[in-house]
Amino acid sequence: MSRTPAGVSRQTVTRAVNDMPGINPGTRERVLAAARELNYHPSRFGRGLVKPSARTLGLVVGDLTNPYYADLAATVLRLAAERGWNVVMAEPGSVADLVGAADAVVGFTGLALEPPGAGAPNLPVVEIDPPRVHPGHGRIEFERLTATRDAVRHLLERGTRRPVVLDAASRSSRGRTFLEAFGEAGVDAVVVDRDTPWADLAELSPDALVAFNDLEGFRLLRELRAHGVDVPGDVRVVGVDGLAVGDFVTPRLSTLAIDLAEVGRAALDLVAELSEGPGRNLTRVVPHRFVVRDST
Amino acid sequence: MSRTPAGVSRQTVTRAVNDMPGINPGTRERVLAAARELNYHPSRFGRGLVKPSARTLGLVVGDLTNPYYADLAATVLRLAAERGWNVVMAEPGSVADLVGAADAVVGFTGLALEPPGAGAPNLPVVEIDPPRVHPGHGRIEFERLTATRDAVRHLLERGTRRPVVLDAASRSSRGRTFLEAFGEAGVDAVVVDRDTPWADLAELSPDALVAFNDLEGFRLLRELRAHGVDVPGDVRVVGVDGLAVGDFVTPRLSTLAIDLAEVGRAALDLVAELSEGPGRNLTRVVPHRFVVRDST
DNA sequence: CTGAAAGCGCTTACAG
DNA sequence: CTGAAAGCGCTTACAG
Repeated sequence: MSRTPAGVSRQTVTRAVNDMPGINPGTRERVLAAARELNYHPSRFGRGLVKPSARTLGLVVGDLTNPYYADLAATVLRLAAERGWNVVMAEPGSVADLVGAADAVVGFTGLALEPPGAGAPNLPVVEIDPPRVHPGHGRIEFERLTATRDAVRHLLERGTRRPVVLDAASRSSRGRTFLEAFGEAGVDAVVVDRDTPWADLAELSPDALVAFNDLEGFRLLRELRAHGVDVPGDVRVVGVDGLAVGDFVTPRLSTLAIDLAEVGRAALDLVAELSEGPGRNLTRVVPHRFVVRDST
Repeated sequence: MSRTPAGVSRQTVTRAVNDMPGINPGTRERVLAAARELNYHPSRFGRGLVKPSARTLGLVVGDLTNPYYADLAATVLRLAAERGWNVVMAEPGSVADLVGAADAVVGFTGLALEPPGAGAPNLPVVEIDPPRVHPGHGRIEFERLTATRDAVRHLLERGTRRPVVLDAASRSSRGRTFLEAFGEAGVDAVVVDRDTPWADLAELSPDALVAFNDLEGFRLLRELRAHGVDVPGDVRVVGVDGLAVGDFVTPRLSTLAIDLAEVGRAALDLVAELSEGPGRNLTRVVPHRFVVRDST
């Protein structure tokens, strides 16, 4: 008996809306018209409950305005599509909202994940370059030391004696690694805040600047040009991230690059593994490499 | 009677997994342990069916490697988060997969949307700069002519006489608009393929190049520099899109810019309106503006 | 603190 | 061609 507003049964509505065979064309039209009229849209949840549907991957990255995150997202999107996954995106601040919408989570969840949700059996989570270990989560770790040593050696060979490392106030792993590598080489690097303007940097009379990332490196390049400082003649500049756009600026920015396609691939592999059940080897290591361009 | 593997009822599992009160701590632990053991994760669909949950916006953009799409995505992500929406992303090719995962769709759905799904009462759809009109869909239209005229006037004032427009093989709206504007000014522009290398362009001895977009503009800038051609002295170059990075290249790229934040806002407004029911005014117009930098 | 019942909105057989 | 029944996996009252 139970009738829909169109005066037909639920099954018939299903047939009309899903364009299935075995329905009178007239009936279909009538149902569709009523649906349009009532602004009816079938519920994803009702449908998902009874039809097999694509799994959804939650992707957590910072501001997409930064090509570093955008490039990673592009890779993950592509890999996910290949494997038949949908991708929901969120910034680290909104991870919570995302949990209800995804079957697994990947990305720079960073500090956003504490506390680990009362230990509830949450989704599979793969963290990229995370500040601490969360048991049960997959991890993509960055191996920075080797490439950083390459960069430091390169800088010293070019005559660097007074390097300045620009770092986040909270001291990032990348900053610490540079200090370590300079230290090994017997050079004391000065650390200053990541967004220190050249006007203030100049007082340290540095002959090399390690930017917090490539974007900050571009900023420095621009400021140095504005002040008539020659790069790399007077000051060498190295960035971190390996953005493709670094090839378009002048001078082209030397940088500690990471292969984001490899990061994405490793992350999705771990997701797959975690989806099977608690895995054994939950961490993958991806190395940086030092790319020499024109700014050093 | 119906028992779960943990030996308790479904309700008790719900209480444990959702960290709800009114459950014996021992029971909770036992349930969580079993859940972990069995790699159990609650179904999004079952839950979504009975709990109010965030709506999900489908966002369709091209390769995020292109900052144009990345910047739009960044804006949409932010606006969506403010309004409590989740965002699933897909490239135009994968729109179909996305439809089952979203409550509304926004973006460059372009040609991917034909045929319009057998007229089924699909989700609300808002198309950005779409090649044709789909009845019932919202549209964000770009108004290019005014800014294009500004650009053309500017180029002519700087002495341009032999402009070349680089366009997609399928002739884009942007390309046609430039031809129209040059035509109005009594100048015949030559059209060539968007990725024509400078080696071939040189044979036309152009004194201005209209790149297909900013990224292609960067490419041209680089090629011109490699060939020792002075920009803007010998050849002027204008891009399309208004990417922020255009400010970092040398020379800084003049461009036909669009305010992507405004595009995003208009799109989400239309989604909201369509979600209420069939709206009246389904189109919003966003103008380009010509940004003069150093390459012209 | 724990469980039996009802229902969320769909689709998939199965009758007619 | 159309509809009545069953069930997908959850949560929300309601009993005990």
